[in-house]
Amino acid sequence: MDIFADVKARVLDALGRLVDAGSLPQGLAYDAVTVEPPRDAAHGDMATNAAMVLARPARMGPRDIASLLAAELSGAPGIASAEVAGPGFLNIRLTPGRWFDVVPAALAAGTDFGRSVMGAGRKVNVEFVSANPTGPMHVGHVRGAVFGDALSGLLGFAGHEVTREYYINDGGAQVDVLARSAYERYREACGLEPAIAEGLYPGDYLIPVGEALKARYGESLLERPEAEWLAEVREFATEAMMAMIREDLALLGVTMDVFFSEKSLYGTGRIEAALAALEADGLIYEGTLEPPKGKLPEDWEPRQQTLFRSTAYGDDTDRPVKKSDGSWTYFAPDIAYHFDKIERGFDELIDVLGADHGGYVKRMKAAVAALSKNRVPLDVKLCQLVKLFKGGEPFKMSKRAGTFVTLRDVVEQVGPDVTRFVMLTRKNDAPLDFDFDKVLEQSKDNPVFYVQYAHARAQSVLNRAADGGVAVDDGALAGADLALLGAPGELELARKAAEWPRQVEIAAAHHEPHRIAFYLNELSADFHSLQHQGKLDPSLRFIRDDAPDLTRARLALVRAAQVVISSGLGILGVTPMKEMR
RNA sequence: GCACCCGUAGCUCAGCUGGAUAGAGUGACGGCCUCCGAAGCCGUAGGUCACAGGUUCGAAUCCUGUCGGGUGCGCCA
Repeated sequence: MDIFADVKARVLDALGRLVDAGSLPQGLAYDAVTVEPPRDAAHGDMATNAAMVLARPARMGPRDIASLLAAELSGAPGIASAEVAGPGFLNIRLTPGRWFDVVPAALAAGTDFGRSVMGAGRKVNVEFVSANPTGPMHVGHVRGAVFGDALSGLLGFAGHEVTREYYINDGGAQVDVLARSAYERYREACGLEPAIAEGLYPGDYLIPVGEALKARYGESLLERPEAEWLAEVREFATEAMMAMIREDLALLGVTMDVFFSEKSLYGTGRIEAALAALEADGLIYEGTLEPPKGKLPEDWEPRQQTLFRSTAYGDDTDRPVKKSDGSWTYFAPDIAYHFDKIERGFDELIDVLGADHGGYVKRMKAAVAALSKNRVPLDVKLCQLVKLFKGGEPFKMSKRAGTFVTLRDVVEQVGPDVTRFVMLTRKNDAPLDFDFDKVLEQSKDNPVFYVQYAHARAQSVLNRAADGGVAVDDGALAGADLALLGAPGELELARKAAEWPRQVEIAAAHHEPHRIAFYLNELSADFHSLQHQGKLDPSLRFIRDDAPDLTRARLALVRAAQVVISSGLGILGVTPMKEMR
């Protein structure tokens, strides 16, 4: 139940009747009509801009349309009054108690409250993390992992069919480096001195891989040339790395639906097929790129290459798909990978990448547009850097100094819930400060704590009531007489809770899970405020021993707020706490 | 040189596909606990929304330009 959607439907109905009656012209588009909470509560419960956005196409004065609409709307159920204001706003007041309808709705739906059908079952693929399988996940990967997972949860909640997907970069040169690095550890396990040359991965995490190689192959690989062991060791090490990455993701509470191997695209004709699809549209050609203007690379020399005409779809320059030695560039398998996603029938693709991949966005969008004939939109979400702090001081990472921070370090220190919530307290394209001390602080300026505390406090109230003999299960509270509610703070809390379904849709439409976190913070503030009013004025307490019906009504509101918090935290993948002690 | 992101209160940041008097936290100042969790609440102060034009009934939001910060820019993924 979404009160805003409900009122908007009545507004649209009324507009339809005005058209039927000939008061408004036929054929008006209502797309831009919105029903929103006004910034200033004095303006009523809701406001619609209908008259203003229709004025021009209808060739009428906005205030004239607003008057017509007001008259048409004033009889509608649930609407107490509709007044023309300002340049042509229609301020709508709801019948008393309408906001409290959110309470039974939330109690009945539980944590499903706010679920939307806006996605209409559209299939969305969210690709995120996709860290190279060459080592454990580090802190830089955490934000993308949390963002992608929360966005997936959000879209699922909003009615999409979501696939969480990880692209394994196991086809490039870096997995050869991994194999050589693991081989040295294998030699070490065989009692030889490892030669970890410059450019190899020196991390300790490969030591167990070396030992596992020895357990599997004995010393049989020692005397053989690289060409004979490389492929096998590469596969072995890559699998070991992916097992480690899966564990890291599990620590964060992230579970992928699909792991897609880049390697599976090579030698199987799939890259060729994707490029053939582009070629059929005349988008592949042999040519020479212009050097970038202004800053000429030192070693620039003109070079004939196979190019993708991405400029046909908005890119700044065409992009090479083959290196000069004839092998594929990294872009080629990526084209094939996205082609595969399109062929799997997704209606929408989302790539979550680090901000340093910004230069890559246009060409990938061009490729997806071309390959899908503009059917499938690709949204690329770039996650900015996370700056680490400890006690207010910048925390420098250095592999040599041993202060290299892994995902595991973070999660083990502050826990998955805190990690996740904090990562979502900023818009994805804004940098984020992460202070190991601050995020564990139990105070108001720590949003994780603040929201969790509201949930726990609500539980505390319910527990106390139950101890006093009040039935506080959702079924019992659903029967409460909500007409008894109406104190200002109660109204405010109900109003905020009633916004939940709308917030879900806005956040999902924008692909911005941080909006959920911000909303939960606001809802929590309203709850804390209301609870405090009981301290100033005992008659406003939730539990009133002298008024059982009123108590039940207030507890129902408390529970409804708690349900919304729980629902929102669920989307973000954060566990709601029942007590903070 | 070009592209993308960003520029909002002292600081860190929200701001609804353009809406009414631009919000929150923090810091500063001042209040509130014999009382459902003070790990909280309330109030005061604090803004040329980087700057200049444009679009329109209306712009922090859209367009153009300028300045400032970040990220990238053909055989690394």
